[in-house]
Amino acid sequence: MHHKELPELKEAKPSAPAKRLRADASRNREKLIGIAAIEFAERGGSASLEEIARKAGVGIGTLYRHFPTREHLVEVVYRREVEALCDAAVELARNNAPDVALAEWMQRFVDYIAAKRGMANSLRILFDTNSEVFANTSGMIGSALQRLVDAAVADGSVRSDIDISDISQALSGIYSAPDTPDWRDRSRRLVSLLMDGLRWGSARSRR
Amino acid sequence: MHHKELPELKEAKPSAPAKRLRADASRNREKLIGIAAIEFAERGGSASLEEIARKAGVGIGTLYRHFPTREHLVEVVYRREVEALCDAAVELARNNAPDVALAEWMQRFVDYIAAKRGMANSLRILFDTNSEVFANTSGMIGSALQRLVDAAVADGSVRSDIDISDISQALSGIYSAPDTPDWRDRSRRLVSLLMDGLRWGSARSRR
DNA sequence: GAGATAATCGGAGGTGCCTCCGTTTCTCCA
DNA sequence: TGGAGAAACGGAGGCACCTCCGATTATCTC
Repeated sequence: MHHKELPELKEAKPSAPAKRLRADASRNREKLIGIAAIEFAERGGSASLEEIARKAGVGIGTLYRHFPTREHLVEVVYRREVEALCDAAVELARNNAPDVALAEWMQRFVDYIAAKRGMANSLRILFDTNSEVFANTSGMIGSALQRLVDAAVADGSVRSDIDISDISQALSGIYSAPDTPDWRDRSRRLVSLLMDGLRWGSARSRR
Repeated sequence: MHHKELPELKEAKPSAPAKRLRADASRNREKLIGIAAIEFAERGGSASLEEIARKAGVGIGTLYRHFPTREHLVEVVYRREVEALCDAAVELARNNAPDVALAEWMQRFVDYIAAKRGMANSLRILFDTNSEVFANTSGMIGSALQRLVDAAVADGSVRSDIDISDISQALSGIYSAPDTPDWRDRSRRLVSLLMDGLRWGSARSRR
């Protein structure tokens, strides 16, 4: 199936909204994104767009005007979730000890990945079409992780001889692991194991 | 979109037909394959299965009974065409000078690839599901090429210091070249250039 | 506040996918 | 040759995709 050309994704500039949406339009748009996030998480890429429109209480035409293709919608949902994940890093850092924040954030990362597994196919098409999106998002995730680790190292609750890229590698291993039923549990255990490793030999640790 | 599990491709063993088809069934099956080959070539992966059934003069139910998914149908068409290509090698070798046979066969290879370009997506899904198909077919193509080259070398119309893998590489370059409008012409020129290179310095060549 | 008007809404409709099952056809055996 | 029964047919029906355009608002101007 030829990839249809996507007609130029807009919405790129966060600060230069090409045009202000009318109040009802922007309300509907948000509603759609919210419902879509839920549906994609539950049903994966086979979520029905008509179902999403129905649950959002708008006509199918409205959905298509806002998001001309399935991939447009996937992209926006994807972006939103990356942002939420990164915002969570700030929030966690503010309210927890650095090592706890790091541990908790990595657990959330697992959940986030879990939600993405269903929509692998749409994400691949999106990637073929517009790989710049991924450069952005993986950058954001990288810096969030960096900040958390730096804080934990500075605080002495995590050993100082580790590198972000090691952690990234471990986390990306989670992403590419096969999709077994116990995938999620296994991933969570792996993250806490990783965290123990990071704490071992830190200034604070008893040994 | 989750890849649906394909329910075990049968038809693998060429010599052990699980069950003889009823006469009408096998007639319809052939008709479907023939029409499908044309439609896939013309419309690529977006060819409509209902259209194929209609043109073949059977109901959509019949198409689905023979080929439970689009990929099943794609696979059979694909296999047929590889076989036709390899049979052509034998035929060409019988009726032409070895170097001419080789040249002509490579040109046909280009045409064959051209036909595949439209259905890239279905082929990828097929590959994910059942990569063994590709091992078979690329093996067949390899040996066809090998025989043609051997004959031409033995005959002295082509230089003897070349390797199949060099030629394969050049041909696979054709496959992965971008899909521009003049793709086909360019590929044909490339093949004839390659052929000149092969002839240069052969025993026969005036050098 | 009322009207103009441009932006937005929403669903009917045409097409394709796929399943299910009553009907038709072939094949085999007596 | 003439059924009986298995095998195959084929299309109706349910759902989803996507487009198109008349009806419906939100917003702006006076």
